[in-house]
Amino acid sequence: MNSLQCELPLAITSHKDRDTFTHVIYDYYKESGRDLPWRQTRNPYHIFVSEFMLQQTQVERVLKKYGHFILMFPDFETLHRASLLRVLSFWSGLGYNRRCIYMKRCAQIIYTLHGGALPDSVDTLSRLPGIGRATASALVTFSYDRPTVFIETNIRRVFLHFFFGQGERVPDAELLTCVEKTLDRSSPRIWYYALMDYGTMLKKFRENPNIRSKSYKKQPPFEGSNRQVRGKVLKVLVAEPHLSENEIALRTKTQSHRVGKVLSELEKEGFI
DNA sequence: TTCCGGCCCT
DNA sequence: AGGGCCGGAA
Repeated sequence: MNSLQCELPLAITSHKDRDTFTHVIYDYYKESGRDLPWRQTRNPYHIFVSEFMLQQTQVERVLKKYGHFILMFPDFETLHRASLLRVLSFWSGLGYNRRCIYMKRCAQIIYTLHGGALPDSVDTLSRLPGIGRATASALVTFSYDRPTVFIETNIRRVFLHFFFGQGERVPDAELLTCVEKTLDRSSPRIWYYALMDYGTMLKKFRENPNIRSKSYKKQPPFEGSNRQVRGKVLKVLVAEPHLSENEIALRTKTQSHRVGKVLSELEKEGFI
C-alpha cells in the first residue's frame, strides 16, 4: 500500500484511517527504510551523539562525522574530559557549534551526577543543556525503545501530508495529538524510524508540507551575516587558537570590528 | 541565491 | 513570541 492509494487527508478520528496510515508507513519502511549507523547500536552514548548532530544537520553530513567522533570520544567521561577546542575540531563542518558546548556540559552532568549513564526520563533529559522536548523524547525512544510523543521536521511533514490536507499554520500541538494517537507503542523505535524515513522521502518529490506548519519561518540570507563571520572565525580559531584579532581578520577577510564583535560573543558563550 | 533545522535567549 | 545560530546542497 502506498499513499497514492488512499484518499487524503485521512481523519485522525477514524480507526480505519489510522490503520491505513500505519500500513502505508510500515510498508514503505519495509521496502525503503534507511540503514543508518546510529540505528544499529543500542549504546545510549552513541545515540546521544547522533541526536545532537542530527538536531540541525542533515543525515548526509552527519554520516561523514559520526563514526570518527565516537571513535575519538567513545563515552561521556572521555567527552567530558576532552578540551572544548579538541571536540570542536572533530565537530567542525557540522555547523551550529554551540551544540559542542552543550554536549560537553551534558557529558559533565551525566558523568558526575548520573554515573555515566544516560538518564531514561524525558523530564530529566529536557533539563540538560541543549536538550529540548524533541531531543529528550528521541533519546528515550531510540536508546530504550520506550514510547514517547515528539515531532521533528520529518515527522511534522508526514502528519501535515496525511492529516492536514490544505491546512495552513498548523500548530505543533495538533500534530503532536496525531502522533500520540497513531504511535505504535509495541515498537516505538522502529515506528519512529519509519515515520522519519517516510518524511524524508516526501520532501524529495513534492513541495515541502512544512511551510504549512505554524512553526515554519523563512530564513534571513546567510551571505554577509554574523553567523557566517562566526563560522569563519571559529574555524580559524580551532586550527590556531592563539591568533590575534587582526590576524583572524586578515585570514577570514573580514573587517576587524566585525571580528572583534564575534570574538566577544564567542567568549561570552564559553568558546574561548 | 534559496533552503533547511531544534534549542536558547531576549 | 520571535530572532539567532551553521555549512553545504539544490
